[in-house]
Amino acid sequence: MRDISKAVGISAAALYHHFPDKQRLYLDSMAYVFTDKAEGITAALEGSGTAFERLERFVSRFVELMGNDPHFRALLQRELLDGDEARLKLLAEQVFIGPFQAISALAEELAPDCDPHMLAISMTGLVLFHFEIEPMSCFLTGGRNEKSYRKEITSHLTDLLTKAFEHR
Amino acid sequence: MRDISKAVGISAAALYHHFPDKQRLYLDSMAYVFTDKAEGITAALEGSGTAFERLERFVSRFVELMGNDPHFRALLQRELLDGDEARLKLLAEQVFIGPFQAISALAEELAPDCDPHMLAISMTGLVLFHFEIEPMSCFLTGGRNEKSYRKEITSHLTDLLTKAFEHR
DNA sequence: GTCTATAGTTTGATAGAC
DNA sequence: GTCTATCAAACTATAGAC
Repeated sequence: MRDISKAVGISAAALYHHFPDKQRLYLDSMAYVFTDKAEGITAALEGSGTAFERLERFVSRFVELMGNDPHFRALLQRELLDGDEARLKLLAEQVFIGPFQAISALAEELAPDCDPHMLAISMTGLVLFHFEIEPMSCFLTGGRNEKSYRKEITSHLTDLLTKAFEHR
Repeated sequence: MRDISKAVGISAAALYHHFPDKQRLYLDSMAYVFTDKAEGITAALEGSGTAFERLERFVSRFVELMGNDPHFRALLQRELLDGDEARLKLLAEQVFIGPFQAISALAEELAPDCDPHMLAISMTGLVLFHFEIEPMSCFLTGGRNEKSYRKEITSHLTDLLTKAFEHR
């Protein structure tokens, strides 16, 4: 609370005029930060083009979102790890239900013989984990750390998923 | 520290006779918990059988490990999120470098045209994320929560990855 | 090796003046 | 609405007796 008060330029006590307690401030801030965050993802999925084109657009835009907004990504990771039911519910309904339904719909198009929810989770995890593991990856891959990392992730995942679906 | 002291049945002060500070206790505990944790994974990858059989065995055993040891999984998630360089290095060298090399080797066998490190991260993330998202999944998929969830994950991922590799 | 007691911080939250 | 001052609790860590 003291850190926040410094960041916004008022005293810690004054924060309690605007929010009843820390929990409420945290929840309201989350809701604010996450608002419209996933809009671009849903748009990428629901636009025109073949299923494979939409898949490629989804991967590309999702990688971009995660790469451009490390706070969003870290906050998501923290909620998945520590979030209580209220916070997870908020996050799901405020941010993820829209894109998740859209991904599931695409998944069903690409692989009708597959559980679409399960496949949607797989597709999401594929993108997210490449960012989650980034701080450790230098100790695993031997220290290489290219400039064009995001584009490599995008093309790798697009290739992998395309290959997984093209013979169905 | 007080919680730990209660759990092991000595006073908080006595802990400082065995460990110089909290950081060291945490680091040593991590090293202890993670020791041999990934042994089964490496064994599954390096055993006999075709590449596809080893892939299936890897997925199955990794899903089992994550499902049977929620503490291991949560600790891994926390380190990826909050771990400083020392802790991430320990985790990488103590736990992950072995299995990661083995997964990379299998990846190269399955898809020689692919960056094996990148593919190894994808394969790992596919398994892990299904567990990471579990506390939120009831708000996304509509509340279903089957008993045989682990087997479904395993067969789904095996199918997905097999399809991705079988036409190369 | 373990204890009690406590130092020195930091935390979330409140009281009351302006 | 914002401030200063402060409380009560919890924290990591240490001192010193046994």
